[in-house]
Amino acid sequence: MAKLDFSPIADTTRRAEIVALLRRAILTGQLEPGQKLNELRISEQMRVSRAPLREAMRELVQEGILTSIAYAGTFVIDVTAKDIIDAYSLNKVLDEFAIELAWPQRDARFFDELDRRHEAVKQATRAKNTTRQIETALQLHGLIYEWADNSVLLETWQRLTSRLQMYFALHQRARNEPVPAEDVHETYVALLKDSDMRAAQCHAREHIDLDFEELLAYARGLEKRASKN
Amino acid sequence: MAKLDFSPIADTTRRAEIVALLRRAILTGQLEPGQKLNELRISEQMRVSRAPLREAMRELVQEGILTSIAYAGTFVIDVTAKDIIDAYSLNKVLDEFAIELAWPQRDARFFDELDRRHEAVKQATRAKNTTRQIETALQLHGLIYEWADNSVLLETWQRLTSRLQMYFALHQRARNEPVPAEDVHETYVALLKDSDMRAAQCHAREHIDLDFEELLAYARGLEKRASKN
DNA sequence: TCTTGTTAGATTGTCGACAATCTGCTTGTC
DNA sequence: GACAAGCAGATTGTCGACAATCTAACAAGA
Repeated sequence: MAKLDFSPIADTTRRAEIVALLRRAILTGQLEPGQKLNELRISEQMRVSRAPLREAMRELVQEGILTSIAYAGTFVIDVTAKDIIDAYSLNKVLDEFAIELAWPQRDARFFDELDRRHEAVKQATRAKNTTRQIETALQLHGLIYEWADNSVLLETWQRLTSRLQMYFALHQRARNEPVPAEDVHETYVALLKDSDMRAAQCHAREHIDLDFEELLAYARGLEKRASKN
Repeated sequence: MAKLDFSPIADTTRRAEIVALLRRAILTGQLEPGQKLNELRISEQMRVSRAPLREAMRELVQEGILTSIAYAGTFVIDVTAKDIIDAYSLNKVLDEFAIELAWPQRDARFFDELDRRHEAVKQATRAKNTTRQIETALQLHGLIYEWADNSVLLETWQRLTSRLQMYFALHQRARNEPVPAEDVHETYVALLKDSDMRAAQCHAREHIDLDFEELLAYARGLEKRASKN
């Protein structure tokens, strides 16, 4: 028997496609925080009935990027400065743990994939495609989680990533400036290739690139605007 | 204005009740791992239509205790030794982080609640109600997460707890022995009341009570049985 | 005997319609 | 004018029926 491993077939249900569409719309900021999702309107736009749409929305509620109130509606989650801080502080802890687990698992395939994803970020940066830049940067970071060989940890990180992607997208949208041209992931990639695990963990803990400081400033801005209302 | 804080009203939709029912059935082991959930049968038993049932199942899939394959069905997740180990190792990391965050927040209300929940565990133990014992023990542990004031962390822990509760329930069912009579949480509670945070974290990291060792032995048993098939 | 095509039954996915609930406006009363 | 009651209109929650898909049993052919 030939040793050829096929990837699983796409589960082509309307529901799955709706989930993907909605998630993308939320994570890129096309659907803004707090915005209400009108079931009838969306189902008509997508040319599907409300049943699969509602099931899709239920999934995204559990995924943490939608929130639902009975008989009132389903809304994109609100983003507060505290949410961003909370997500980031947890992310740091998880990163440290993931590095610890992934460290002995690093192999040739790991380094290849590391370079590949790093390259993807650089390409998106050159193309000034901010959405793609955020996406690829998070995929780069996700590598240590994929190599950590802990399914619960990976799942947890993927949930967290949804939010982080949303936060960054909002941040980018808000300041609508050209994206930083230089590459901020060099150190991270280099440390993961090196032999000093502690150093890699410290880098993750203290200076997760993806300029967190700016994101926080944006978050604080949100707070102020909210307190005025 | 009187300073009286009301608890939120129950969101009485069939969906929410179905979620609660199913979750309970899964977490107590009434629905066994790998078992398929027949929509028509369940909807008839519960006297509801398939729509809210399906939405409920979609939520539980995202919650991680059900898994779904398109056009094939929805199943209770399988439990492997690795799953248990993964969940536990992550739990340790999160516990340490939660203690760190909750530590400065401890106040009179915290200690009261700590004693209250500890008492609930002891009561369930005396009553030899194993299901309730597991439930209360996890609630006791959840206190530090509730006091950590980090919504993402709390959410993450609640997801993890679902699984842990299921694992313990299965474990208890498998060995169907009377439950340990003596109280294993004394040290944990005492350390949380003390002033040495590091000690509390070490206790959490090294010896989370809820006899992990036994659970692991059970998990390994599962592995062996699985490999025979 | 093994493989491949066919078919019937069961189960999941989707649809359109109806019921329950909320919201905002109007109306009437003081 | 202020306030409560009641009435549309819109929106969410639920239902029963139909369509798409899978599974397993069976038949046909090599």
